[in-house]
Amino acid sequence: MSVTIKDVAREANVSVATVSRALNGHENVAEEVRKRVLGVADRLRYSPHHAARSLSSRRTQTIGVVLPDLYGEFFSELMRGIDQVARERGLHLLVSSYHGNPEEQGAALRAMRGRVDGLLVMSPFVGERGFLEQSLSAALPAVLINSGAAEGHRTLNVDSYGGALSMMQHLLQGGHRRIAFIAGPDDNHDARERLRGYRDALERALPGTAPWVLQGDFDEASGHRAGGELLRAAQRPDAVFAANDMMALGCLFAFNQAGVAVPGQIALAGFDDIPLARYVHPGLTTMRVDIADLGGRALRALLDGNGGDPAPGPRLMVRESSGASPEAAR
Amino acid sequence: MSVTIKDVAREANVSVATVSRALNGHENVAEEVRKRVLGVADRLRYSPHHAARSLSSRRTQTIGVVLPDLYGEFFSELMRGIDQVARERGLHLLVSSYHGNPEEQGAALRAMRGRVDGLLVMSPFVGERGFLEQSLSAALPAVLINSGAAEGHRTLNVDSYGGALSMMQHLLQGGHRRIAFIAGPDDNHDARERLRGYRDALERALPGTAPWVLQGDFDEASGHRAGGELLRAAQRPDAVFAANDMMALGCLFAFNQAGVAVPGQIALAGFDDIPLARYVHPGLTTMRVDIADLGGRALRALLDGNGGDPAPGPRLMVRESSGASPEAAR
DNA sequence: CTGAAAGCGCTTACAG
DNA sequence: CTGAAAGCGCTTACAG
Repeated sequence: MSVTIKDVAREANVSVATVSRALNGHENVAEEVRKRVLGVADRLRYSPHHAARSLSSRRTQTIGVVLPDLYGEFFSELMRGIDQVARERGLHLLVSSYHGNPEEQGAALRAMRGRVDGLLVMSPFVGERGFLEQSLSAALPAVLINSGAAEGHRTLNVDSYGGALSMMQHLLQGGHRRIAFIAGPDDNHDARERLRGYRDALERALPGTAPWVLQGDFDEASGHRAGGELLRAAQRPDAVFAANDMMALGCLFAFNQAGVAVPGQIALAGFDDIPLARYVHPGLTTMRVDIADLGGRALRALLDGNGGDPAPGPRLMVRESSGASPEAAR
Repeated sequence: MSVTIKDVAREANVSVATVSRALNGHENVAEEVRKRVLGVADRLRYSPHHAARSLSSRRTQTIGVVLPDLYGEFFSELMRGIDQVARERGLHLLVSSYHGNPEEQGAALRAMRGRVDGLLVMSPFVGERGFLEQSLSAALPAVLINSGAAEGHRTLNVDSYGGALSMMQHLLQGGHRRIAFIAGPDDNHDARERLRGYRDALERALPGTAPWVLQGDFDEASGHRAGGELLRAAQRPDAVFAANDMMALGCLFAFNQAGVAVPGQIALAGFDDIPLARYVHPGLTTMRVDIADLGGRALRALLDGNGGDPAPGPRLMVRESSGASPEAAR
């Protein structure tokens, strides 16, 4: 059917061993022979059969990427960073998503056996750790991304807690006191860390103040709902801190629709710094997380066998939406 | 190192052939033996070595996905649709992006040999067709997505031309006459089709009217720039039709920043119906393209060997941004 | 229903 | 520098 190493060997009048050496750039091949082999391979449009190669070489040149989902702003950016490093190193990416289902995650992880040289796994669902550890073979190097701590595995996390503290500090410095928080899914590692940052910062700055937390699930629609809810409150907040930008945008649109001025009447802040954050009106103040960089670092950590440089912390991006509150402006 | 079929065979006191049959669900295995084998495999946490399996069975259970990029709203949605069908069929996805580089595309396509059972390729760059056709082996079934026509290969395209006609009809019916168009990259298949739709509709409805086209590149920043440019025009347009939503949003933000009312002073429309389109204020009128569905259809077409149901045409989503112009309101 | 054996297309010591 | 041969871990006719 398709052309194999044997065909090349026959045409070039050498053994398959020599063809293999020539193609793989080994030193021990006469220059003239190498050229001939490469010429024939090219003419025959030969391309090595991957499964055969990886079966005998024990290497796949492929990295497995197991994520909760393959789409959405976050995963998409993560893939971009991973993809870039993979290309630099000539690696392929075998992707798999498990949609938050622990069993599927286990299956996905196990199915990677013999298909990849290493694994990049993101498992932000707090409840899934048992399955995770169990399905991660010690034989396959793995790096966990944004999945909290994990014994025996390298990890790389966004500092969501520290980021939330920074944002709260910014809002408090702006004079805001009644700060509501739109939380992410409560089984999500980052969502929890951001909520913890909000609570701790509040407790530290204004001891005794009751946290004001609305439940969201990281998408615009839930931010939109939370925004509406806040507008109906007996006493409105000075500021709203959403656990991610998508919810902040949903909230912003709810405020816009209601004719509530941001930041004039209510200040608003998000987390992530998605591209749209700077284009909405007013520009959204947020914590910049370099997600693509996180993905790239994770892959490099996997390949280079080190722990990976710790990911740099999120950076505060001050835009108009958090502008000084009326009180602070006095 | 890791456990192989031999280990299972030894433990279960059968031959590797029997283990193979039991594991693959073949009929010709005694029930009692099957159970024993499955039990042992489970206990040993055996998982078949993929490369070995696909080398001998000639099947990889993997579909190659070659896209211009792996990130961004469009690809992300496409992956979602592909991923969903892949999961239903128990298939893995080997992804590769080529960043608009024809040579890289060729390399990516060739590197898929022996790794996948079929290929899903998106190649919207008009100039790359030669490379594409050349790197597509006849041995490997392939479906081209949004890549225009291709001899000898199945294709699935969004009807961008028809969609642009529909949107223009909507704007014209709203009474708009001076309609500017923000075009996408000129080497992009969809961008060209949408531009062609704009021109044809204009010529048909208002023969002799000069098209008003601004160059964009499908991202918010270029839409933002185009919006600014339109505001500086001696005579502003009645309506702006952007070749995709991201540019329409960039344009909307430019208008918002300048205090120009949409649709009061200028109507605005986009194309794609990305999730944000309904959340911005005013809601963005656009053509809905079900991208995830497109991806799913493409994979089904590949697997089921048929041409695939033709993708349903884009649907007009009327929201506030295209509201009747002052003239039409009279 | 089961096993021995060939074979998938490569890579890699081992000799020379 | 080169080749013959073993081996990677499976699947699948072929016998029985």
